[in-house]
This record gives sequence, structure tokens and C-alpha cells, in this order.
Amino acid sequence: MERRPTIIDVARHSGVSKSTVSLVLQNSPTVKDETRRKVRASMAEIGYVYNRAAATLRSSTTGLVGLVINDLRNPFFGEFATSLQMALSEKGYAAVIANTDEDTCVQSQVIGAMIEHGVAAIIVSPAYGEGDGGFGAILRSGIPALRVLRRAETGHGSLPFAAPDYEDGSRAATEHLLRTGARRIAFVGGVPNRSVTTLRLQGYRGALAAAGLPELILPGRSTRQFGRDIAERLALDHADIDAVVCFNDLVALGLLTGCQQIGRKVGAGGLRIMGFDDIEECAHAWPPLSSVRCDIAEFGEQVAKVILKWIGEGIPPEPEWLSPVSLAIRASTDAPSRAS
Amino acid sequence: MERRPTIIDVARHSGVSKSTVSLVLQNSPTVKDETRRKVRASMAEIGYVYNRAAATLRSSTTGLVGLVINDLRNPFFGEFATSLQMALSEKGYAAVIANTDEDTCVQSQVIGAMIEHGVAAIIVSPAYGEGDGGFGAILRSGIPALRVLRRAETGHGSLPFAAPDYEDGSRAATEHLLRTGARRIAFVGGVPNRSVTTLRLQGYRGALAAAGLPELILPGRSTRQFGRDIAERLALDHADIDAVVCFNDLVALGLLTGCQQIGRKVGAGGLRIMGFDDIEECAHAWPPLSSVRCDIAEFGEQVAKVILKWIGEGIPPEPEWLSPVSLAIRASTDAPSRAS
DNA sequence: CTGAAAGCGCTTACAG
DNA sequence: CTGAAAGCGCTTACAG
Repeated sequence: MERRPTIIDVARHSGVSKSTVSLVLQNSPTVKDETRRKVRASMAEIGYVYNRAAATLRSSTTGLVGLVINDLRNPFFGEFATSLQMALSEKGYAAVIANTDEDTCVQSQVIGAMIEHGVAAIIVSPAYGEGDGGFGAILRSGIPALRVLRRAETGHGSLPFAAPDYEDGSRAATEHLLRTGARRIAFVGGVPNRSVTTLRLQGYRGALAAAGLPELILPGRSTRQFGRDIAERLALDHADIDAVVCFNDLVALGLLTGCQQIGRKVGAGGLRIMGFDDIEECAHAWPPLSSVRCDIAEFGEQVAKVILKWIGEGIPPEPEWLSPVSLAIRASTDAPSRAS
Repeated sequence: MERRPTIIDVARHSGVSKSTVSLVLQNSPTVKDETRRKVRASMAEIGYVYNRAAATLRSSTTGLVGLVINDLRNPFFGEFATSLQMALSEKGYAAVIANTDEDTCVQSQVIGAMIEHGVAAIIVSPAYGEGDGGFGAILRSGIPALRVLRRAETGHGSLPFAAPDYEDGSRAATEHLLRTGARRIAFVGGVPNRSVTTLRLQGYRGALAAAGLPELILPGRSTRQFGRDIAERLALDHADIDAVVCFNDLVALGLLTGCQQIGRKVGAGGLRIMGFDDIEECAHAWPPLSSVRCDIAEFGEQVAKVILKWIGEGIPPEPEWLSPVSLAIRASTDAPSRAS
């Protein structure tokens, strides 16, 4: 293979100086249209490819944004990462994406690698756990960084934070169940003392307290497996429970499956089940699953917008930003089923 | 914020030349252990961060690998991307990941961006469709590149290809259904004339032909929605069908839901349903869904290994590599349900 | 509007 | 084993 052409080759081929080629590359308005066209044509002809490493070295800006996700296999986080990546890509930024699998050591390592690669910004949905998880390195680097979806204690100062308004969502979900006539409402799933669990519990508790009704909290992992297992326990040990707010959709979908397995009716006249996040699958479950709609795809696009503004114009986001949520009411809590 | 320290600062601080610092950075064996330790200590002390852009420019190698995926929201591809990314990360490579949403124009654009960023290799699960989808640019760049999961016509020469052995999988699935006593087996879902559909159909057809039994093919989109919709059509128009090989797990899971919706029994004594890919959810569905296990996580790790060998040692992979598949037999086709 | 020159932070031969 | 020098391909002031 031959040497890749450089701007010098382009300059020679099109009869201008390499500075002019560089200006064309940056779409500088100071270059005459005619010159611009000539240079572009030369580039195409000799197969010139822009070398970003060189540009980065000199201008110390990259078109790279880092995305650090605690659990990329979970459809909620996967959808977030995908919509954010696509929005960035549309604006000319490539996304370096890394899954940490809920491990703060891995998180620290991938954040370090991203800083070495010179990412223009870092977005992190943090793992819970010991250690600083790389936040120290982020702060030292001075790179714009945003925590999303989960508050995690950084230990050192604080980075801005953005997430859907979980507390408001679970309050609304609980109030909806009360309106449908439920009186014994349980909260199922979620690991205690984690920030997301705490918020989702608070909304549930607030709504029940306002109605003067008792709580029942059954914590657990945030998986289909746990949801499926809890169905039997609910039926046997808590037969009076007539509705459930689930920590997330996976738990709710598992619970739906578990109810089928033990032959328990779901929805009006049976156990009312409310999911959380409204991943795509909710609408396609049977019965269709009501959920708190976080509109995570839209949230991802908003995050992209905020980050690009920060990088591009130097305007940092609010220290904290909660995006509004709404309810997706389906047959698992209320209405008769319709084709979704 | 101050200027980031460079190797010159490290050299000054530790009293060696910058060449020596560079050699320490590369773990060169020519540096004395004592010197190495001294230099490392200096780096830690002054907060030195390796600048990969500079290294890339000079040595024209990056620690970046590009990953281009046709549908990152689909759990099958998501799992693949995640396991591949984590395997790369373990070896010090960061992954630039992009979803193309089945759009060859987007694909071409993101591939161009990755080449500009100087990725050391590109792995692409291609979108179907018109246009060259960026493969021309890949070939011109000479960057090691692997097509995975779907064969796509590149139009220009050919890149190596790797995927699970789909044809063998659907043959085995069909033979399994025959062994359980099924006699009228349909193939449901999959868009005709796409390479994956063609292969999965071929295995099904081969097994039925060998048994002297007739085919029934109901093509369609590869979604839960389609699977759910087809349940009724199967019951009304094709009541003699006693087993189904689905194009993928999403169709099968949708069909499972659809059968519940219309009150049709699934499994032995009812409609036997076979999925394809064995995504994690299969084991947690009710009844648990049999599927063709592609072990996509393992496949992702294998791909990482092959790519690293190509980058590191210059050894390209076989032009074509099919990874073996197996069957995950669960209650939807056979055995009485067990906790999974 | 265009050109000549310096420099971004590394790596890479090459001397010593 | 270590040091001095050149150079990777761009961008960025600065002249003209």
C-alpha cells in the first residue's frame, strides 16, 4: 500500500498552499468558492483522507465523545446509549462506548483510556460501589463531563447530573393505581439504598402516605428472574396485595410471566402491575404493560444537545436537570386491552 | 487550568531524557528497572496523562477499533457489541461504536468518520440495501476489516466474513421438532432474499425435504409485533401447523405472547415454538422458549481475538468462518418446564 | 484572500 | 542503557 495522501499532496495537486487546503478542510469563509471547489476536487481525485490525529495534536480538540455505561445489555441503558450516539454522530462526533458491567474498577480503567484518547466530553451512567470510579481523573483532566441516569457519589466535588424525574414517576404511578381502585399496593424490586431505588421508593411512599394506606416493600434484583420468582411469593404470603409498582420494566415483565405461570390474572379484576421506564417491549407484552414513560430515547437526544453546547460554546449545563416523565397506561393496570 | 504535562515535563522531573520516558511508556525492556520506577513515580506525581493523538500521529497506530452495527437496539446485536467491546477493552483497545439503523447511507458516513479517526480495524454488521455502504472506503484505506453476522454484498472485492452457522442451526431445530413428533412445521418471519433469511430457510427446507414433509413459509418483519400478529393467522388459516421455527427470538417471543392472547397452548400437546439466537430472555419467558443457541457473547469474544491477531501480528482471519451453534431445548418445544 | 514558518507531543532511528 | 535530532500531518498566528 502507498502512503496516504496528506494536505501537502492536495496542495501540490491543486496548486495552492497547504494552509489554504487546511482552511478548506475547516470550511473557512475566507477561501474563495472557486478555490474551495478546486481543492475539494483534488481531494476526491487523489483519495485524500483527513487525519484527525494530526488535527487533534495541533488544535487539541477531538471529535470523540466518551460514553460509559454501567449495564449496556439492559435495554434501558442500551436505548439511551444508542439514541445519544446517533445524535452525536449526526453532528460529526464519534462515540467511544464502554460497558462497565457495574464494576467501578472497570469504570475507572475505561475512563482513563478515554481521557488518553482525548475525548471532548464524557458522559457516565455510573456503577455503584467502592472507589472513586475514575471521577477523580475526570475532574483533574478538566474535560466536560456529565453524570446521567444514576446519581453516584463522586467523592470529589460534583459533576452536573441529569436524569428522568424518577420520584415524580413513581408518585404518579402509585396515584394512578389508587384511582383504579387498588388499596394494597406493593413496591417490588430495587436494591435498597441505591439512589434510583431511593427515589422510586420515595414517590411510592409519598402517594401512599397521602392516601393513608400502608406500604409493602419487597426489594430485590432488577431482573426478569426476580420478577418471575416474586409472583409466587406475592400470591402465597401477600394475598391481599392488589397492585404492584415495579422497580423497573424487567421486574414487571418477569412478574407478568410469573403470574401466567401460576395462573394469576393480571389487570383490572386481578393483580394490577405497573412497570417503570417504558422500554419498547412493554407495549408488546401480554397483557400490555403499563409503565412510567421516561422516554429514554428523547432523553438521550437532550443529553447530546447539552453536551454539544458545552463542548461547542463552553456553556455548561445546569448542575442538576430532571426530565419530566409521564404514564403509559395499558391493560396491566387498567383499560381493556387494545392492539398497541 | 494549567497546561497538561508532557513527556518533557516528566523527563525534567525525573532527570532523564524524553526518549527514555517514551521507552518507559512503551514498557521497553531496554530501560533499567530502577529508571523505570523513577520515571513512573514522576508521572504519578506530576499527573502526567499519555497523549495518544501524538503517539498516533507519529507511529500511525491507534488503540481504537470501529464497530458498526445495523441495529444496536436489538438485544442480539447489543449483546454482540457489548461482549466484543469488553474483550477489546481488556486488551487496551477502545471501541468506537455506531448504530446505522439499517441505513446504508448512515453506514457509509460512520465508516468514513472512523477511518478519519484512524481506527486500527473495523468490524461491521452491515445494513442491507442500496449503495456501497462505505465498503469502498474501507478497501481503499487498507484497514483490517471484518464483516460479521450478515453477509452483505460489498460490490468491491471481499472482506473476510464470520457468523454463527445459521443454516446448520435451523436444520438442527427442524430435526428436533420432527423428533418430538411434529409433522406440519412452519417457518415464520424473516425478510425474503436477505442472506440470513436465506440461510435459516435453507436449513429448515433441507430437514423437511429429508423427511418428505411439506413446507409452509410465512415471511415477515423480525419483530415481536409480527410474531404476536401471526399467532392468530396461524390458528385461523393454518390450523394443521403443529410446530414453528421462528426467524429469530423476537418473533418467537411475540408469537408466545400472541398464543397467550388467543388462549392457545404452547409446547408439547400444543403449538411447539422454536426461537433463533437464544437471547437471554428466552430462558425467562413462559413457557421457557427453546432456541438455537448462537452464543453471541462467546462469538463476540472470538471476533475480538481474531481482530487483535490481525492488528497485532498481521495475520488476517480465514476468508470465511462459521462458528458452531447448538440447541437450547426448553418447554416451548419439548420438556416439561423447569426453573431455568 | 493566500503563503511561509512554527509547533502540537509523541516515536524512531541513530549515536554514544 | 540513554541522549540529541528529525519528523508524523495537521492548525495557527502572522505577513503579504
